[in-house]
Amino acid sequence: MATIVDVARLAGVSTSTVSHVVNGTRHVEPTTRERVEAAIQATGYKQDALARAMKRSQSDSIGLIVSDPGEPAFAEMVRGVERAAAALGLTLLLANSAEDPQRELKAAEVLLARRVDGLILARSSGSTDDVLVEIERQGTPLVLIDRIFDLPLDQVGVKNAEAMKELVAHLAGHGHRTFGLVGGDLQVPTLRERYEGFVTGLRAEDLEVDEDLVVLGDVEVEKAYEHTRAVLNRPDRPTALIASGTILAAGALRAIEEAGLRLPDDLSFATFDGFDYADLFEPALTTVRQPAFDVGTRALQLLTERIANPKTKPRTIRLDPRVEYRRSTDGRPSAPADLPPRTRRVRTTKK
Amino acid sequence: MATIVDVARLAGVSTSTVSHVVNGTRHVEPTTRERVEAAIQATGYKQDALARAMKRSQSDSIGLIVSDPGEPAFAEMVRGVERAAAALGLTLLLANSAEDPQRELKAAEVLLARRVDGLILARSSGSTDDVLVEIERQGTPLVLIDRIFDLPLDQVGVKNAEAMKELVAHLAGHGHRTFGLVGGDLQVPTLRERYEGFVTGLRAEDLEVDEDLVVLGDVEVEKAYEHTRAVLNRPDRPTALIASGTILAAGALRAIEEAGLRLPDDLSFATFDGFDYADLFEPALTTVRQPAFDVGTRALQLLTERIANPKTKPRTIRLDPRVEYRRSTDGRPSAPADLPPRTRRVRTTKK
DNA sequence: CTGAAAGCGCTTACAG
DNA sequence: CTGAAAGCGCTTACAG
Repeated sequence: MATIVDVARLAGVSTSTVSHVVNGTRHVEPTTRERVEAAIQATGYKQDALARAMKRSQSDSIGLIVSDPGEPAFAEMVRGVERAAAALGLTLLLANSAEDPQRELKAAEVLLARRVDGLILARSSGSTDDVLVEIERQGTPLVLIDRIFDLPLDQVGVKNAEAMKELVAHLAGHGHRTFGLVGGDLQVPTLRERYEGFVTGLRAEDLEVDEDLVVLGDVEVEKAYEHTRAVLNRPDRPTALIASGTILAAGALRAIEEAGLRLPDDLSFATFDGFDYADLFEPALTTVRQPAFDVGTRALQLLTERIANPKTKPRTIRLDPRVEYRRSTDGRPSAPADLPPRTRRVRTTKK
Repeated sequence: MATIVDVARLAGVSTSTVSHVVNGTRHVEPTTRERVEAAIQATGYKQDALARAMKRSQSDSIGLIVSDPGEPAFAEMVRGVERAAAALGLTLLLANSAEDPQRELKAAEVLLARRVDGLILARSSGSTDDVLVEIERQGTPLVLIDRIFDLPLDQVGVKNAEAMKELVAHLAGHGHRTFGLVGGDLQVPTLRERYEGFVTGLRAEDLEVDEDLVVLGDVEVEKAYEHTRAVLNRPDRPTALIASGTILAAGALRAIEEAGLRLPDDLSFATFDGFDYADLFEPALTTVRQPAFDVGTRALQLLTERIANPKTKPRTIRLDPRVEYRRSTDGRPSAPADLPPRTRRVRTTKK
């Protein structure tokens, strides 16, 4: 690999001049410049970004830690961050915490050791303050995404409670009075906010939450399936059911099918995040879609602003999710008594 | 930020000793070691990975360029690579070519400039040899994933042709004789291989490809929708239809619904890659699922092997996709004459 | 068992 | 308009 010294020697100039030609950082006589450029061609010289970063104490890279790039919403955030970063000439270092606080801390340390200019973090559910302390200690600019905390930090998320309230109001407008929720782990801020939106949404309709119809706990398909099944087997089962996330919805849908309930005739169903191509499901599922790509791009924007001006006051941005109404919530409430005898055979009718 | 010099001074030792304590690269007297460790604690010293990389000419990082992290299969490959890389203490630099050869080349240059120890690349469809030449010129180890070429390089993909043949044989076993394919862009090796598997699969059944029932071209939902619609409106329309990828399937499914065809009674349908939670579709879709996570981990394995031993002969690994049979291919062929009058209203029956 | 010193490939005041 | 030189924070032969 040719270095700047090789180029300088071949062109008969100093390394300063080569550096300035490469970076365009000061005027160079056209004839000199040409010699340098020829030498660069001849040697196949490429700037070493690492050496440059070290000298400048600026790496032109940013780190991104997500808790699960498997979920479509996170995949979209990653895309958003990558796109915005590439547009600014920033390289993206990606790490995955897999919802494990240990791996999260480790990932942060690795990225900090690489002297990223800034860090974007979707905290894992068990995340302790260790990570934040470590990042703070190094003075590396940080933006939290998706899961928003009551902390003086830059954060980008969505209006979870508001979207859930809207969903509840919509369903109540269809006459529903008995609501179920597959809510997941309330330690996770997004899920807690959705839960709170559920509660306030019901209150706004003069309804109370029936704890027996609310499924909480680990975000796992199996668990969601089992607990939802129990809820649907109750005599006072809900006529409207909402899932707070993709995985929870997957479990709930299995329980619904097994219970022999037709959507939307026997049960109205909606979910947050949902599935790619949710319109291809039968029936099409009403889904709260978050602008995940935008969350990513906005996060990078906040980050670069903070890098440029570390004194700015921390900002928390909440983007608007979009509620996509589809057939799964078209039904009116039906009393459990109306149910056909339990069977795994179900008929549905497409629009 | 404390440096190794600060630590050495505080501990009253040389920087050599600090370095060796930190990296465990030579014996250090316990008492000396303790002093050093105390100094590290006191100063909050963290090794600078960039400076270390520069000195060692090894960055402990690898670059990954994918053509579209939006597609579930690619997202899984990214996860696989990340997991395997983290396990080896390698940092992952991620770039997205967005199927654009220009961005692909640019991304490669950026990653090479950061002196990644190796590169994993899913080439974009219009990818020219420029990228490969550039990477070759820098002598950076490379592994191609997903899209496999006839080149002496390390590559990891799946057995596309074989899986397609199996699918065709399965459908032929159900009595189908008229096959349609939504095949996409044959410039893309994966899609070309699936097309070839389609052709040889039909030949094995003494059937010929009917060009009129094969939809080729850009991988876009709209295009796939329009062209599939035309195919389904033909009097000699296929009784079995296969899509070569997720996006193509999405378009095809819309055309199927619009044509008022019931799956699997009026038409058998299967797709490569397919959708997350494909079992929740109505009817559940027969899907060729590729082991995308494994493609990622194997690619990283090949890469580290080549980094360790650059002389090894290039290897191309083909993993086995799994054909997941579901209800969408349960039907027997029905003559177009059996069709109900065209209508957008369709009835389907769940299992 | 440990240290002095060279050097990885750059950038950038400083000087002319 | 350009160059000589210091220095970013490390690692690692070399020497003792």
